[in-house]
This record gives sequence, C-alpha cells and structure tokens, in this order.
Amino acid sequence: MDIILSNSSGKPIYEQITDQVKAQILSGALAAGDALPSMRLLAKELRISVITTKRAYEELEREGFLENVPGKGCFVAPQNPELLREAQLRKVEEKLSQAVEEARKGAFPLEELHQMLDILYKGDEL
Amino acid sequence: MDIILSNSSGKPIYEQITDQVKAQILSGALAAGDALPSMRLLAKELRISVITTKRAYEELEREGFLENVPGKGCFVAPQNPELLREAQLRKVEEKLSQAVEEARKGAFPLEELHQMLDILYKGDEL
DNA sequence: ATACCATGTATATAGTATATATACAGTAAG
DNA sequence: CTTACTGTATATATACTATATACATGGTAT
Repeated sequence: MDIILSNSSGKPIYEQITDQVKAQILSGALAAGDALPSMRLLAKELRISVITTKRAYEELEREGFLENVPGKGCFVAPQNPELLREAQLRKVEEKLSQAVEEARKGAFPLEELHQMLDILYKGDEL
Repeated sequence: MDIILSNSSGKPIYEQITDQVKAQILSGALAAGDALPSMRLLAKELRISVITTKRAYEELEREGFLENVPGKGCFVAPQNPELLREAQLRKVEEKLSQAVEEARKGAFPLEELHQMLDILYKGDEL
C-alpha cells in the first residue's frame, strides 16, 4: 500500500493517511478483505508513531472502511459502492461550491470558470 | 462593516474576520483610507476578545491590506487592484483544481462537472 | 498644560488538537 | 508455554486558538 506524507500540506498526518486509504478503496486498489500493513509496520515505514497510524485506522473503522482485529491485523471492510460514489460526489460538489464562492467574490464570469475547468481537467491527465 | 461569525465553519475566528475583510476590500465595499471599527468595538460587537480582533487586523496588516495606527485606529491601505484580482483568481483555481482531483478519484466525467458548475453558479445567485 | 478617553500593543494563561513514548493485552505458531 | 507478531490504552510534549488583564500612544476638552 502506498502512502505519501507531505509536511507542507497543512493537513494532519492521520488525515493524510485516512484520505489516501479511502482513495485507494474507492479506486479499487484495495478491495474488501484485503489486509493493510500493520499499524507498527506502517508507522515504521512512514517514520511516525504507532499512535498516529492507530488514530488513522481507528477513524477509518468508525467510518466503516476497515475492521481492526486485535492480535490479527487490519482489513478492508465490505463496502457499498453506491454509497462510496455518493460520498465522493459530495466531495466534488463541496470543492466546486467553494470555487464558485471565491469566483463570486471576484465577480469572475461563469464562462471563465468553464474554461479553467477544461484546462485543469485535461492538464491533470498527464 | 458586516462580519458574521460561524461556530460550525471549522475556521478559527481570526481567519473568518480576515477572510471577510479581504472580501469586502476586493468587492469595493471597503476602499483605501476607510476606517475600520476599532479592535475594541469589533470585539464587543462580536462578543470576542480584543486579542482575537487584534490578531486578525495584525495579519491583514502583514499582508498589506490594512494599516494599524496606535492611538488612532485601523485603516484600509492603498491596494493594487490587479494584484488583488490575480490573488483571487489563484484562489478560484486552487479550489477548482481540488474539485478536479476529487472528480478524477471517482472517475466523474468532465461533462458532469460542467453541469454541476452551472447549477452551483446559478443556484448561489439568489 | 493636563486630565481624560479613545485608540493599538504586550504579557501571562487556559483550552484544544496533533503527535509521541511507553507499557498493556490479544492471537497464533513453534 | 514461549515467542513474536498483532491491536490497545495511559500519560506526556508541543503547537495553535482564544482569552483577561495591564500597558503605551494619540487626540481633545477643560
């Protein structure tokens, strides 16, 4: 499992982990039943504390993405694809809404937003 | 000057203040030379501490939006409209970029983003 | 001048959140 | 049962947000 931490992201470490695990479950890179690296192993790889990986896995368990079994390990829980897609759509909407809010402050026309959207969508493809 | 605080926004109070002051400068509601409510007055109106309003005004001064004069008050500094517009454009781009990033995770097509954008842009008009 | 009252400023303190080291408890294999 | 993995819980350090209180500065009426 690939997790990349950024010090400059502003987001706390445990949140960076939960975000990336969620993304990998959503993309299918992680499927129900798959074992995740143990809290200790992940902590060692990322050079952070076990408590921080625990916090991340713990939160993922609360949200229904994982099952943490004492003595055994951490596993991807059965997922509802439709719910996942719904949740992701809501994230997109939220960011888009924030973009619109900022655009309105600067009185940028809708047309300009569409153009920027095209460029960004195609630019990130590389 | 209208400032509205939200407890549920997640943003710290001082940041809510700086954001809204910046927005009012950008929109022209506040122009260069205009006096802002004194730190004490604003603190009283918002029922928060003077130190928090100070922190907000202080940060706005660091960023070149205000000038705080001991014994006199706080005033809107001369602004460069083009720089302001550039900065605002960058904010929009950033949010839009984040929306695209989330959309790619869920494999949402560009078309769908354009539709959502239209709805959000027109919906917020009310 | 000077007393007053407004302004912005600085110091010390409480509360909250992130991240940590260390010790504790459950599971399975040798 | 010992060993070597797992996940878990407690107490602690650090940083950030917000605060009360006291201090310093500028204008103004007396």
